[in-house]
Amino acid sequence: MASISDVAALAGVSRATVSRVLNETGQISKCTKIRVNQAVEKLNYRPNPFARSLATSSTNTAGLVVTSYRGSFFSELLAEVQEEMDRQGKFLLISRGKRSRKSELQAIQKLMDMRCEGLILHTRNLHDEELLELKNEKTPFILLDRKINGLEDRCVVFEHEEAGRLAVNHLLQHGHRKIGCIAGPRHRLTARLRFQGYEMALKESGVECNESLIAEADYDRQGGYRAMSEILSKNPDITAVYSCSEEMCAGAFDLLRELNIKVPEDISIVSFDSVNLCTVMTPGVTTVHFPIKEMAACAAKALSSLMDGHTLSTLKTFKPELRQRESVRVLN
Amino acid sequence: MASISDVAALAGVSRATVSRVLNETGQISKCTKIRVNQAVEKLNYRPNPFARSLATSSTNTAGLVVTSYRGSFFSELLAEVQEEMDRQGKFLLISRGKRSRKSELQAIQKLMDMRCEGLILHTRNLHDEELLELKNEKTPFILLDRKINGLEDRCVVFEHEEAGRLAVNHLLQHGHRKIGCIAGPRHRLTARLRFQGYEMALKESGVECNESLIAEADYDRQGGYRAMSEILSKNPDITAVYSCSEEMCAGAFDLLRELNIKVPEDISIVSFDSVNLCTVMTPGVTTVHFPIKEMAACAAKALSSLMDGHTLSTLKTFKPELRQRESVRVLN
DNA sequence: TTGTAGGCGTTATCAT
DNA sequence: ATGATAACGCCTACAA
Repeated sequence: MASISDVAALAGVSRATVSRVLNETGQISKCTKIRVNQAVEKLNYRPNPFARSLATSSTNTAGLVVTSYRGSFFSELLAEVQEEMDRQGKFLLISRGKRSRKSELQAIQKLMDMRCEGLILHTRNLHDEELLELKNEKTPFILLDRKINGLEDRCVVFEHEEAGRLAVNHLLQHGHRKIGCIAGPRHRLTARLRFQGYEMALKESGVECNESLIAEADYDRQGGYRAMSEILSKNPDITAVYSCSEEMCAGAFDLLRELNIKVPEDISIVSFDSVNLCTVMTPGVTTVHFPIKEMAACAAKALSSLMDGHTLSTLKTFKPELRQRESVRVLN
Repeated sequence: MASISDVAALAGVSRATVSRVLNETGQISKCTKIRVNQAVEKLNYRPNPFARSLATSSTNTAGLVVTSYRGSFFSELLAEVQEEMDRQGKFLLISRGKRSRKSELQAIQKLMDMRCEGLILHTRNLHDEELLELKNEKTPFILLDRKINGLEDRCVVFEHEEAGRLAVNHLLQHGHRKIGCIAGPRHRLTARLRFQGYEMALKESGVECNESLIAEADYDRQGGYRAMSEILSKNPDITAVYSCSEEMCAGAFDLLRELNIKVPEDISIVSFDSVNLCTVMTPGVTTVHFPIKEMAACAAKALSSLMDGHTLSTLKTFKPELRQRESVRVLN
C-alpha cells in the first residue's frame, strides 16, 4: 500500500508538501497541487489514519457503550448516535457492556484504549461512584438514561416514575382498580422507578396495592409470559395490567392468547414502549413512550459539542407521553 | 497519557524491554518483568494501539458493511458478527452502506482506509463486477446473502426462491388458489427471487398468476399496508396472501384490522421472517424463516478463518424452513 | 512556496 | 537478558 513517500517521489516533491495539499494547510502553488493530486490518484494513495493519529495525537473518535447489539431498542439508539457523528464528521466506536459491572468497565477501558475523545455511556451496572470517578479523566462523556448527583450536566434523563404513574393513572381513570404489574428487574434503578410510578398512582387514588399483583421479569418476552401467568393465577379477577416493557407485553399477550382471554374485553393493558413493538400486536396497545431515539440523538449532539470544546447548555429532561390505542376499555 | 518511554524510565530499563514483557516475546528475567509490571501499574499505562499498528503494520481488525443499523434484522446480524470476532480476539469496525451503490462503495473504502484485514459485505446495490474486482485487492472478504459466479467460495447464501416456493406451496396445499403477493423491491435480486418462488409455485400447480394479485413495496410496514390495500381493492375475492417480509406483513395486518378482515378466517397469510416479528402478531403468522443470524455467524467464522490464513472449506448453503403457526386455514 | 528534520508510540533487528 | 537504533506513515515547526 502506497505511503506518502511514494506519492512525494512520484510527484517530485517532499513529503511535507504532499501532506500540505492533502490537508489543505499552508500555501501551495496550483501547479504542484495538481501534480500531487495526480500522483495520489495514480498510486491510489490513502492516508494511514493510524499514522495520522499518532502524529497529531488526536483521533476524532467518539465511543459508545451499550448493553448489547441485540434488538430494536439498541439498534435505534446506535443508529441515532452514528448518524449524528457522521454529520459531525467524527468516527464512532461501539462497545458492548453486556450485563455486568465488570464488562461495562472493560467496554469503557477498550474505548479509552482506542483513544476515544468522548464517550456516551448507556450503562446499567456501574456504580455512581465509578462514574463520578470517570470525571477525573480528561475524556468528556455523557450519561444516557441515567441521573447522578454531581453529574447533572452530563445526564440525558427520562422521567420513568412519572411515566409509570401516567400509564397506571390512565387505567385508574378508566375505572380499573385491580391492576396487575409486570415489573422489570427492580435492582436496576430505571426499572424500579417504572414500578414506583405504579405504586404512586395507586396510592394517590387510594387503591390498595397488593404484593400478589406484582411479578418481576427481565424485560424479556418469556419473562412477561411467566409474570402474567403468575399474576393471573393469584388474581383471576384483575381487570387490567401494566407492563414495564414492550417485550414483556408481548409475552403477556402470548399467555392471554393461550388462555383465550381477550384484550381489552377481559383484560386491559397499558405498556411501556420505545420501538413500536406494541403497535404490531392486536389490538394495538396503549403505551407510555420512552423516547430512546430522541434521547440518543440528544446525547450524541451534546457529546459532539463537548468534544468540540464547547460548553454544554443544560440538557433536556425527556417527559413521558401517553399513546392511546385499543387495549384499554372503560370499566363500569 | 503515559507512554512506553515513561514506563521504561520508571522501571529503569529500555523501551525494548518493556515491549518484550508486554508482548511476552523473548526472554526476560523474572526480576525485570516484575519491575516493569509495577511501573505499568503505577503509571496506569495502556499501549497505544495506533502506534502498535504502525509498527507491526497489522491491525487485527475486521470490517462489516451493512445497509443500516436500524431494526432487529441488522442488529441481530451485527451482534452475531461481533460476538464471533470477540471470540477470535479481533476488532470489528462497522460501516453503513445505506441504500445506494455509491455509499456502499464509500463504506467499503472507509473500512479499507482503516486498514481492515478482512471484510464481511452485506451489500445490496453494488454490481457483481465491482465485487469481482474486489478480489484483486489482497483483503479477504465474505459476501453475506449474495451469490456471484466466480466468488462462490466466498458467498454465504440462502435459497430465497425455494423459500418463496415453500411458502406459497403451503397455501396451495391448504386449498388456496387466489393468492395475493406482497413483493419486495424487485430490482434487488433476493427480493426478485422471493417473488419468483411465488410464480414458480403457482405455475407448478397450474394456477393462473394474475398481475393484479401482485403489489410491490420497500420491505417496510407502510408499504405492506399500501400493497395489501392495492391487492384487495383489485381482488376482493382473494383467500390468501404471501408476504415477502415481516414488516410488510405487519403492514398488511394493519389494513386487515382496519377493514375488520379476520386472519385466518377471511384471509390466510404466510410471510417471510427472520427476527420473529411475526410471532408477536395475533394470530401467530406462519412463516418461512430466513436465518440471518446463523448466516451472519457463518460468515464471521469464515472470514475469521480466512484472516488467520486458513483456506476455506465450502460454505454452507442455508435452506428455508416452514414455521407453521395460526395464520393459514384449510379452504374447502 | 517548498524542503529538512524531529517527533508521535510502538516493534523488530542487531548487537552486546 | 537487555539495550541501541531504525523503521512504521504522517504532521509540523523551522528554515530556506
